[in-house]
Amino acid sequence: MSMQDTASSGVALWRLVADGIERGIADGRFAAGDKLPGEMEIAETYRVNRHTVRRALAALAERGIVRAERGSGTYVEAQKLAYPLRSRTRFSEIVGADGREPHGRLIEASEDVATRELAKELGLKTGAPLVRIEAIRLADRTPICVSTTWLSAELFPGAGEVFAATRSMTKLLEHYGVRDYRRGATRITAGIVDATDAARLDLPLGRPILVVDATDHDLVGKPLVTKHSRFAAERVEFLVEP
Amino acid sequence: MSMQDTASSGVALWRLVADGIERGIADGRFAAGDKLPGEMEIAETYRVNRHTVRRALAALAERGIVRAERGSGTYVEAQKLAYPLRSRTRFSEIVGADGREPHGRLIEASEDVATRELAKELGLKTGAPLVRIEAIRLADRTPICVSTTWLSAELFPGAGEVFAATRSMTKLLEHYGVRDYRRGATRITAGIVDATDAARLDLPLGRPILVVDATDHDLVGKPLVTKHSRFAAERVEFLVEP
DNA sequence: CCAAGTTGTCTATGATAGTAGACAACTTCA
DNA sequence: TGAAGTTGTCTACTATCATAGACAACTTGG
Repeated sequence: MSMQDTASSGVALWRLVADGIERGIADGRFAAGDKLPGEMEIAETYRVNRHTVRRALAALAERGIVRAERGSGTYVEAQKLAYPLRSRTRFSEIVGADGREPHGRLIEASEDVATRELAKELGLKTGAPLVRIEAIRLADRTPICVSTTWLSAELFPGAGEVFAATRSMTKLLEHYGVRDYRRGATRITAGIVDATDAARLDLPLGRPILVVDATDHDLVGKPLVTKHSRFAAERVEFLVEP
Repeated sequence: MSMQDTASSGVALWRLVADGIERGIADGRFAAGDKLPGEMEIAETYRVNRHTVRRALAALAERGIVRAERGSGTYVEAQKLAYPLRSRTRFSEIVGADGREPHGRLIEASEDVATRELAKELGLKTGAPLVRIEAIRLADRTPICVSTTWLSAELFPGAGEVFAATRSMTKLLEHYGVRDYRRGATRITAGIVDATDAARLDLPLGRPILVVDATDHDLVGKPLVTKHSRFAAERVEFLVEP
């Protein structure tokens, strides 16, 4: 590999090495606690200077994914959160099942009006008043995802304040008398984090994110809320059950 | 935005701009055929030099996502493939439903032995003989995903040759008398494409990919094949039905 | 036709990425 | 204890990234 080989992809060489190692950890090629190959060996496999490898490892170390021990080697630290995509999915339950402490925090709540697409998802008319809630969810102290949630301002007046107090979408819906709800059709794609989300997720720029668009319905199929969520890809894996 | 602000994320500034525009297209902020804002305006919104914006647009143009018209503006070209993740999912049907021509191609077939994890997925013993099939799937002439597929070499002798001839996993299984099958538990995550897959998917280095691990079962639940697929995130979106 | 607004091309300059080599500091193991 | 192998630090050089300004070529709408 070399700067010419990248064909000017716009990613630094050390980033490619770091991503390669990280994927090796995600794949299970390197398990938690394992010792990585030496810097020289990594440099040879990626056909890259040792200093470039060091830069890659430094970036991974800063994110807590590996840990370097002088004279000995560099060791793997990390683990992903398993996130089942069932129709009845609650963030707090998933995180709790992983033995971690779930948290939610309101970033911002504001009034908004429905675009044509939002209106269609929520079964409202274009231009209908909405509440827009920007929130972040964490496991222990690690940010997992940021979500933009839209609800009808007529059905859920003051939803922003309620969310700020309860810090939970489930409790917010309970407050309005919704006892149970189900996830509807869900779109999943991947992208690169933007500057705003990078800061909120405590993620370096350029990292991959999983983008999930979903609408929750009550038990008779009436749309309640529609969400646009961005997950730090390196901290989570989705499980789709058949 | 500036080179200092990126905090050395390892991605070039023009890449961040290109990714931002691309995400705007994916989100529907810019629809197919729309005119993008002028280079000067984009430069202002990203707080970046116009030359940097030009570089970003040039990269998008080379990938066929936008088209620049001198004196007039820059216009959007692209569309994503909607990929439903139902338990009975066939690539050719999905692509056909999108009005495009599905293709498959064998990259490589080889003998392999089951690691502990592969053995567990396939209900075999560690070290059992496997056939490993590396294949690529395309819609029209656009590569959509590369998959590594493992099957028991005892249950499916010569599977590599059969796949090379039929170019379809469904037809391969039919050849061995499997009339129907279902997708089992599926893990989805995101990452950055590596050099090998980048070449196969005709993607620039550093682009995001959707990584899908799944095992297909016959109708009584016996594991048939297990797959590790990498999708070009910019060309596909997964739909999970409730 | 003209003015305003667009993309295309050129030159120039400072900051950063990547390569290269040498050596120090430390750990492991025989 | 000593040799081999590891990570840490320093200097130096080249290519690329990003910015900056100026102007050409072209399209659109009045």
